[in-house]
Amino acid sequence: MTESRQENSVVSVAETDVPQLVSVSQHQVSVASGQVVPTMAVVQLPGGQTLQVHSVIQAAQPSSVIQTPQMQTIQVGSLPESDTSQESGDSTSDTQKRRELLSRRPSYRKILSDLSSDSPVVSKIEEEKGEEEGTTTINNVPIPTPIYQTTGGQYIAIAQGGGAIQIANGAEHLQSLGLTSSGTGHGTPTIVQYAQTSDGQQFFLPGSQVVVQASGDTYQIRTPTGGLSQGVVVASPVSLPSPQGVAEEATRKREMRLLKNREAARECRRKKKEYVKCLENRVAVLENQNKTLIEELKALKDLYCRKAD
DNA sequence: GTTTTCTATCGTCAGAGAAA
DNA sequence: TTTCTCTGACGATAGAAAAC
Repeated sequence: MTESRQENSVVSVAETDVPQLVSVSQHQVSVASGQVVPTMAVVQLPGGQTLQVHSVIQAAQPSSVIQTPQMQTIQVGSLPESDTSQESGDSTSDTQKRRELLSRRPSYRKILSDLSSDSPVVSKIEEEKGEEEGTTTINNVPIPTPIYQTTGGQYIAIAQGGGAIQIANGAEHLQSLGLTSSGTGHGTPTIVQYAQTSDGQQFFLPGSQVVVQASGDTYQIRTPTGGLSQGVVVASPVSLPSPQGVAEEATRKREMRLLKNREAARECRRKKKEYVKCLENRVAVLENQNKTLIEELKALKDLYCRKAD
């Protein structure tokens, strides 16, 4: 019998002629008067299998009342949603599915989207996230200082206000130079041009027309002369390698991660609450149906017994 | 009124799984 | 493979309820 291709097969009472009808053997039905017993009925399936019915959790037609006095029927059906009933077929695919379900944690987001087709929940979440991240980005991320690297391994940082140039060798910050030339630093340069000279290095800052010349330990800032255009190369901006910068970056990343995780945890808890509420509602509904069906079954049993006498 | 217990909520971490 | 997301677990904290 192909009772169910899903794991969540249920047994329900039906009065209509449906393909999968099996009979309840009368003498095996055990319903104590006035109380629910663990095993309501044992159902003989056409394939020779028996099915213990502990509870009826969904009726094919909840409002239907069986009125035929002769033989009652039980329909083996399946729910569209996941359930924990074990009355499933024993195919290998089912076993695999069950194993998957056991090994994987449930995603409340997925479960809820399955339970309710109300997609606005997720979209609302994403909207909220987007809003929050947007504000966070605006508030927390600083405008980066342009950093340039020379072929000599030195780094040059141009301060945003245009007030200073910082020169560093490798990871160590060496010197901060104030710019005395007029109008320097406005309009952040994205490309630095420099020319290598015999006594040091000269760097052209295109926007400000300033040259930094390194000669030994001394640096000078002056306006460029025409003859230095030979051997001009282009250096691309690089990230700040100083330990301070690395630490700051790490801290910033950690804060971002914590913020995101905080939000995720909040969202997860909200989803979990919603999920539990949803389950509680289902329990209430199914308990009602169960009660009704138990009463129906009891009435039918009485009817059947009376007929047999 | 004070102390203790209970409950709910939050932030963080760790780990699994998904996505890039 | 790396990065991101989700969720269980844990501890901290605050407020309510119960016990004294």
